[in-house]
This record gives sequence, structure tokens and C-alpha cells, in this order.
Amino acid sequence: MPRQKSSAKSNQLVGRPRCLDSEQAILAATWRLLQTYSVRKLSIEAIAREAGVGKTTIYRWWNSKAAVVVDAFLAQVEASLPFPNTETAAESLRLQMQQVVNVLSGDVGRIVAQIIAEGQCDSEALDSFRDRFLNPRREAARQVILQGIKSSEFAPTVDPDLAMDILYGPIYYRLLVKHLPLDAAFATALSQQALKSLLK
Amino acid sequence: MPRQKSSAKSNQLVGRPRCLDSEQAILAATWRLLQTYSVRKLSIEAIAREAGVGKTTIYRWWNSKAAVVVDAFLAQVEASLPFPNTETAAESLRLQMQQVVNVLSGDVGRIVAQIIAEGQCDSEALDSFRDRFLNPRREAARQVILQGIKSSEFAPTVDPDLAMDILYGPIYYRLLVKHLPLDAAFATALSQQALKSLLK
DNA sequence: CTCAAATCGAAACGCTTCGTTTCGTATGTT
DNA sequence: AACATACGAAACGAAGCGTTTCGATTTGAG
Repeated sequence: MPRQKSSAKSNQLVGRPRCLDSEQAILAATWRLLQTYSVRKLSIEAIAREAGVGKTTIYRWWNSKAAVVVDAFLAQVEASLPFPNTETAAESLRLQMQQVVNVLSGDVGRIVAQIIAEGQCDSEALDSFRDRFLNPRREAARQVILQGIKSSEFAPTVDPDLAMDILYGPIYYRLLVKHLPLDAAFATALSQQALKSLLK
Repeated sequence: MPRQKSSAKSNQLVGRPRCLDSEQAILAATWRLLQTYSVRKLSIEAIAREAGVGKTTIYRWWNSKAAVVVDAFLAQVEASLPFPNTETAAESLRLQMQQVVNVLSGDVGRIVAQIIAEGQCDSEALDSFRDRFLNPRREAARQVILQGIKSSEFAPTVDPDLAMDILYGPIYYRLLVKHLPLDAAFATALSQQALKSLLK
């Protein structure tokens, strides 16, 4: 069994401790490079150069390029995308969908798409993205939907997981396939139309 | 301006004509390798070896690895995924969604996901996938939806593009993000729930 | 029949990145 | 002081990249 890497805080008692400056420099350099280059064109070597560290330091703490990118991504957007809480569940979801579309239509969206793409042949990266970014946000949405069911705003037969797929799936669909624009008009129309399927 | 490559049939009057055996061998070899390896791990050199051709032959006719993969994919699934036509539009869509989920839950789905992934940093590949695979199928679905509106089965305010995103977006969402299984139960529940948003 | 044109597979080119290893140095605990 | 671990630098062989060169092949045009 391989040793835990990446965000595993070094808890050993002896030896030189991990250099946190290097870790921050690596994540910052990665994010900086992501503004210009695709994840695909990024290389561990380029990150090491940009961060001014040896590439052995990166290989020591991360299993793959995608793992570095996911960490860099989360370090940037961790606190963003708060969940609005208004009077009705439908209104909360509607506002949240607008926010998600707004964020995903920019640089963050491009990087999210590339992380999901990278995840197609790096299951660890996709797992990490889901566990640390997507699922926590789905949990928040789940609570709103459950509240909407409880208050009889939504039909009692609504399955929250399926509902979230109907609400957010089309957004990721457009983000990744790019067959139609991912803009505010789409967010408005989608929230209006998709929420109909949940109403009592 | 670069000469048209890939599926451009050689129409020149003089010179040795394109060897169609080689083309077929390349597409077949690519599809064979795709059963074992990810698109990412495929290399032009490996395809040339497997097909028994020189790699110059591949570089002469295709602009990128992704272009070869898209051609190999289309050569295999071109005729599949026919659109059922039953009495009601809702029933046609329901059956089609079941079929799509069934196909995308297997090897074809894995390869579709990898093509979309590749497309995130190869816009030509994504364009090609959309133009030659996705959009023709969306056109067929559009006709069914329009017919449903005409027959007053669906609300007259329904926008076909948005409707298709709501119906099929969740499928691609699960295909790519893998947060929940892409199975028959999902297809049933999704078609039932999502179609509600279209009814009059 | 000869020539021009375009194809074919094979081989080699220089270049880049990969992931690993080695090395000497630095920085902690015991 | 001894030990353990991290650090950055440098080099490694392997692999694929995209291109070029080569001689042989296969067609149509003159």
C-alpha cells in the first residue's frame, strides 16, 4: 500500500518538516499557469520551474499532475459559491443555479471542465474533485430540496439526487460539450423550466 | 490554408490513389486499442504499429490523435442509436433515453466520455464529435419535440434546445462525473421526472 | 512508353516530457 | 552528536512527438 500523499499533513516526529512555503508556491504557480495553459499542456516540470522548486518535491507529495491541479483549484475556489437561502426552496435553487452558471462560464468553468476531462483517465483525480468540490455542494442543495419537500413546495415523490441531476446536469452538459452557450439567459430559462418538474 | 485532411476523399486526378486498406486498418486498429487503452494513453505510433502502417500515413490524413479516434468511433457507431417512433412524443423520448443510457453505460460510453474529455483541449475534435455524432441525434429529437408541441402534448412555450438539455444533460452529467450510476433505473426515473417539465 | 504526381512503409532526425535516481545540503527531533 | 527526513539540482533511460528523407509503388497524362 502506497503512502498517503498530497494533502496528507506530515505528522512524523523526526526529520526535517515539510516546507510549507514550497507547497504554497507550487499551488500558486499551478493556478497562475492555469490562466494561460490548459491542464493538458501543463507539465510537472513547468510547475516546478514556475514555483522555483525541484520537481522531486512535487513528485514526493502528489501522485499526478491532476492531483496538483485539483489542490490548486480547491485552494482558490474553496470559499466561493456560497448557497443563498431565501424564503422558498425554488427561489434558493434558482439563485444558486444563476451563480453556478455565472462562475462556470468563466475561467473557473474552463478549469472545472479540464479537471473533469483529466478525470476520465485518472479516477483518483475525479474522485478527489467529486469528494472535495462537487459533493459538498450537492449536500447543500439536497438540504434545500428536502426543505422544499417538507414545506410541500415540491412533490413528496421528488428524489433529491435525481432532482439535482435535472437542475445541474444541463449546466455541466453545456460546459463540457459546448453545443450551446452557457450564459445568463440559459440559467434563467433552465431554472424556470427544470424546476417545473419538481413542483407539486 | 492547410489542405483538408481526414475524411477528405482524395479527388486528385493523377498520382497513386489513397490506399483504402490502410485507412480501414488504421480505424480498426484504433477501435481495437480503445477497448484496452484510454484515448490518453493511445499514441499515433502505437496505432501505426497495431495497424501495420507507417505513421507518416496517419499524419498525412489526420490532424491529431483525437481526429483518428473520432473517425474510428463514428465508423463503429454510425448506424446505431436509431430513433424510435411511437404514438406519443413523450413515449418516443422515453424509449430513446433508455436506449441512450443503455449504450452510454458500456464501452461506447467510456469512449464518448474520453472524446469529450479530449475535446476540452482540442476544439477541432469536440466540434467534429458534435457535428457528426451529437447534433444529428439532437435534430432527430428536436423533430419529436416539435411534433409533441404541435399535437398539444407538450406546452407551446417549450424550447426544444432547452428541453433536450434537460432530458439528456443529466445523462452526460453522470457519464462524465460518475457521481451516481448510469443504469436503467436512472433512465426510467429521469425520463419520468424530466418529461414532466414539458407537459402542458 | 515515358514522365509526373501522389501514395506507401521504413527509418532516422532533434526535441520534449516523463518518472526515477543520485547527490550534497538543510532543518528538525531525540 | 546522531538520526531522520525534506530540500533543490542534476542527470538518467524510455517514450512519444511531429518532421524529414528515402526508395518503391501505383495511378493518369502526354
